[in-house]
Amino acid sequence: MVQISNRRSTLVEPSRTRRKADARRRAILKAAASAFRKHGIAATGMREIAEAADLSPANLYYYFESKDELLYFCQDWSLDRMLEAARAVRRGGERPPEQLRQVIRAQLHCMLDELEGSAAHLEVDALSRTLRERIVAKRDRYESAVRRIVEDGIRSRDFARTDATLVTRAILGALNWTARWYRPEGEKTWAAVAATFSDYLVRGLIR
Amino acid sequence: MVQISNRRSTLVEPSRTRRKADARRRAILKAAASAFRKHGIAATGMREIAEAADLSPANLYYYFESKDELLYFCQDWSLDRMLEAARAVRRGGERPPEQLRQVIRAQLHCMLDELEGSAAHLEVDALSRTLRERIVAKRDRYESAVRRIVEDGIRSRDFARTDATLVTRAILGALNWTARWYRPEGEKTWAAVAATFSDYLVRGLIR
Amino acid sequence: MVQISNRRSTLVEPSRTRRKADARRRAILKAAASAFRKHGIAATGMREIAEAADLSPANLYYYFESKDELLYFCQDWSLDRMLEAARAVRRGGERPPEQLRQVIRAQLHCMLDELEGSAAHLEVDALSRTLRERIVAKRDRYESAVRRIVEDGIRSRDFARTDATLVTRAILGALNWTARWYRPEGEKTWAAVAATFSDYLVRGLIR
Amino acid sequence: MVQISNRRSTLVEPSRTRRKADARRRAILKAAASAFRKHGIAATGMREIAEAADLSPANLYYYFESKDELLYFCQDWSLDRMLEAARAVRRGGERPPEQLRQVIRAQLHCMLDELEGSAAHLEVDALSRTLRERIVAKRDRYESAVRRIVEDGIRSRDFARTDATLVTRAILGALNWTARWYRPEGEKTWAAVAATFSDYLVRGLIR
DNA sequence: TATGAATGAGATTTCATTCAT
DNA sequence: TATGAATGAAATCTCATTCAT
Repeated sequence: MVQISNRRSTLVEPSRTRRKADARRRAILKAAASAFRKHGIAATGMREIAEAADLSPANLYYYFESKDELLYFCQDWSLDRMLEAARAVRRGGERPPEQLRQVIRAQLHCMLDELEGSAAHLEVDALSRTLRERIVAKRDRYESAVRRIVEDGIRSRDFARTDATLVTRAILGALNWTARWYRPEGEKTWAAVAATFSDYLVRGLIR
Repeated sequence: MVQISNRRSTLVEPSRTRRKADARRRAILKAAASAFRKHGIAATGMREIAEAADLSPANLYYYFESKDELLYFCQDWSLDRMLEAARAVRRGGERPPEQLRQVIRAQLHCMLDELEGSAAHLEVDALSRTLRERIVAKRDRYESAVRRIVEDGIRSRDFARTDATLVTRAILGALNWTARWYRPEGEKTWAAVAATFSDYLVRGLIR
Repeated sequence: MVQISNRRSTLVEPSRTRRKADARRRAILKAAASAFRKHGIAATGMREIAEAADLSPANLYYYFESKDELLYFCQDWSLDRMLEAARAVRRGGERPPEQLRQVIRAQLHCMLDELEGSAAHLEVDALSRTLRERIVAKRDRYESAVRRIVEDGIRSRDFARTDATLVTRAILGALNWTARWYRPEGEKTWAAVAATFSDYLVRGLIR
Repeated sequence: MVQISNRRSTLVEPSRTRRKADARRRAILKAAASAFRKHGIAATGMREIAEAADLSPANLYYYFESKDELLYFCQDWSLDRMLEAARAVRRGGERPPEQLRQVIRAQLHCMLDELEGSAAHLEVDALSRTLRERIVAKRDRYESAVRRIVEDGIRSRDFARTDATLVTRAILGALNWTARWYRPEGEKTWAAVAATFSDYLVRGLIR
């Protein structure tokens, strides 16, 4: 990962203050996520984010150099979590169907539980060119990771022959779209969604 | 349903001029759709839309009273098409699996072919409260139509027992998400996408 | 000269509207110049410039894409005039002392009379990197033009031997600095300044 | 002359701590000067000054009550030095041409050597009304001191008859402008500049 | 139908400055 | 003396929209 700014990068080893500030940044993120859910990420202003995080707008800039950096941090962080989950699943060594089930569950856990339904990691459009490219690259890595499970399954004859790329996108679409309708305070728990989704989306591949 | 404006509403019966203007409106829509695809709907300004449609910004306001109305028209129009397709499918009287296949194909046709990949009909956030509610209501009607096919299938024992609501949302998520990655000039035709998707998404339901 | 923006560049041949807008731009410039004189260029906000030009701040952006472009246009324009004057002088074919006298007069005419004492063309600091480089390059061309007269004079033995670079800078310093103290409504006319300056600054070089 | 603040003025007689703090203030000044040289004084923020002086922004306020006071201190200090030099020269009792040569050299020494090329003492615009007036008054005293030498020279027939006010401003313009182009790390020493300038600028007056 | 010019409201961001420690 | 965190005010700029023609 490349450095974004001199002042505040995840690369330099964390001093006492850095750690404190980073914890604060994470907290701001959560607040931001809930603001995003209300009007969509593009329509959410820095004022609203600041308010959600209980800061003055100016103070928000103490923690993030720009709206761009805030959004980037948001999306980067959740993609990291998802990638890590995908890697863990693959290391687990289960058969492809089970792996796929686990990845689906993991992504929904991250999206619906940890970030409480924020779609932040999907709204690539709101980012500036440079940062967008970086996020898109990471997102592609994640897509590849999922696609590889599908391909493995086809090769191992657990899954029927099909266009792995398209099916992977169908799966990710179903998952990503949850951010649009899922409400943490609603009646379905994230676990219920995960159960039904992993079931349904894997079934469609089984021979 | 209430009229939006005196001068210009899709609800008053069409005079000659109306029809002509409406054709123009449709054309502007297509142009707008391609602009939306570039930066996402929320980040696309009236100026860009005007430019894409080869009009001056001021002139755009001759055809649409506001950005809101334009967006509304856009989303309303494609939802209408999709609803109509769903009704036609149901009238066809096929068994649920085939009905579902047809609906999936129809929606992708509408989204990827007719509107050339514009996601306009999904971005409810960009609309003002009143119009949003109307679109959401229509969208819900469409979701219900699809869900009813799933429920029919479960009842008729073509489909396995499952949470019809969640599965319907998985399906619609997969379909809607295509707007995010599909490029008309890319290598996959919309028909190829439709074939793989309808196959995969129906398979997951079959007993 | 390279294009700054698509919308509004001096490169495209002038249509009717272009010409009108460009006249307006020139007028705004004059207004801006008088605003600059009050607090210095860096401390003059777009609001103040707009007010001086009797426009709303937003409307100012119809004519100039940014403060940067306005400043650039300002400085570029007066440098162009000065360069042209310098070229004309050299074409005149007089002896170096007379050439120098004429260039001094011309620059003061441009600065004190045409722009009414605005120092805009000197405040390179306020520009963004790219535009600054362009202006600095042009300014250097002007400095070279003046220096060449000094060098010619030394070679032709009209002027005493000396460090031509430093003397040129002394001359330009004296001239540029006038923007700091000259007031059009004051008692000295620009012509009086020009007479004394060209006399004094040329005398110092004569053998 | 009025006090600026109770806590911290250059006018109260120096206690031990005062002296120490003043040394520190002088050191900060030097650092600030080098920061000013980069973007011009108006574009240099307190953060940059603090950084240049290796202090935290907050700590900078321990030494200077405000940006205004810092700027004032800066300009006041160098004007004091220049005024003192001018007085010393006059006390020297040399003939006007030599006096003028010495004053020119002294000002360049102060500007280019002691303050390393900072233009701080010229940027009157950046000051608040009250402080500006004070500095302007002092600057006028300096201008008068120089002008008196010119006038003396005219009276003593060392210099040709001319508009002493304008010539003085030409001289000061040439000198002040050096701050704009002189780089301490460049190839010309301040002494070389002083030699050529004093030579050239005095020659122009000699009968 | 068409458009150049204009604008109010609001968005992001900066900056001098302060406060608690 | 020193500083991390905080802030109000203002600056630049954008944008949907309107008006006169």
